[in-house]
Amino acid sequence: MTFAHILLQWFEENKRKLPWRNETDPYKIWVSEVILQQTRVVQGIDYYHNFIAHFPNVNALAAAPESEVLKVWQGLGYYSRARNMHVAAQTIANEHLGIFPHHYDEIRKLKGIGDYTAAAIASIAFNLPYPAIDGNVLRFISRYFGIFDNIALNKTRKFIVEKCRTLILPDEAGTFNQAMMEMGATQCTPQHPHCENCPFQSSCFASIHQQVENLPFKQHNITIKNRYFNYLFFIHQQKTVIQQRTANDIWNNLYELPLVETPTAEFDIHSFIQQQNIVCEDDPKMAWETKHILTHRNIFAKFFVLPVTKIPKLTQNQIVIDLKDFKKFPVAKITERFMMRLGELKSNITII
DNA sequence: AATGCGGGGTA
DNA sequence: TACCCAGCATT
Repeated sequence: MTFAHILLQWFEENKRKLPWRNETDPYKIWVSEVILQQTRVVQGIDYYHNFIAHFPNVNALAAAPESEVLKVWQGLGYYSRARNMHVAAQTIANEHLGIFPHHYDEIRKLKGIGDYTAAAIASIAFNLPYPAIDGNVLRFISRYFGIFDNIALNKTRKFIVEKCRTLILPDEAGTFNQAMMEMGATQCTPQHPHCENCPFQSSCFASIHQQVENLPFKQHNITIKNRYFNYLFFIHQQKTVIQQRTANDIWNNLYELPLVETPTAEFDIHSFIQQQNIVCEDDPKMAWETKHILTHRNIFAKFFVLPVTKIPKLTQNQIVIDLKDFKKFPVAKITERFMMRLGELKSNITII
């Protein structure tokens, strides 16, 4: 039995049933792959169905306004994925006659498609023999061959790509790649892998040499930075003001309340409204204080309710909207949570 | 080669 | 808490 045959037999017996399995439409395979970038399968499934329902094909996606795409993506995170997919859809519509490109090099050129996603689409949709190396495969292969190099390095990743090129079953590249990822995702897991019933137990370096806990090797050096966001919820006759984020920063192109970012938690709302000549009918109140935890950021946010005599526009990019229209705009999770709380706040804060 | 980019599940 | 998820773009 070759490596590939052991793998495929295990896969046949153990594969999960997923919405995009047995899918042949490259568009849908593309959507599933992008959704699953740095995202767990269980987290992505609902978004996959929803996305396909809204944008059933590449031309529908290309024709949609960006805000609509972001709205469907709302809550999933890494929003550049949605923006890049939108751009790529327009590239396919305009330069490929709306037909998803059939060659690896053409697929790889599309915005938001890197080495992994290009190989995944090429192999799964078109059965082209490109090994798809994601985090699951890096872990599985580094353990199987006993590769102690830092898997964060491009050099190591390329080495593992070449290893997999020798293992891949060219005629069943799509199935092979999915099986490799499934092996890493469900059998060769990060913590407490199930070596006791693994078909590679007797041939795996890490299993034989008791090195499973030490592989893959990676150095963890992410620095978590604190940021302090003070959001202003102006309210006057069921109207408020929002703005679109356009800086090269977190939540790019999503909407939010007017924001005052401060270097520390220190923020005096009273002196701020005085400086800005904002006239309130009643004292501004802090309605919600929360800590929003991300992989590389801790965002300490405060939301202030400002019952004003007139809705102010502090900057050009801000727009005045009816409260009931707030939910039409794509927003980050933290703003979504604040909107959810508005209903609860209404019973406590008389001015809303 | 290193950093920024979300949000959530798991131990 | 720390880790990490069917990664990619930018610098």
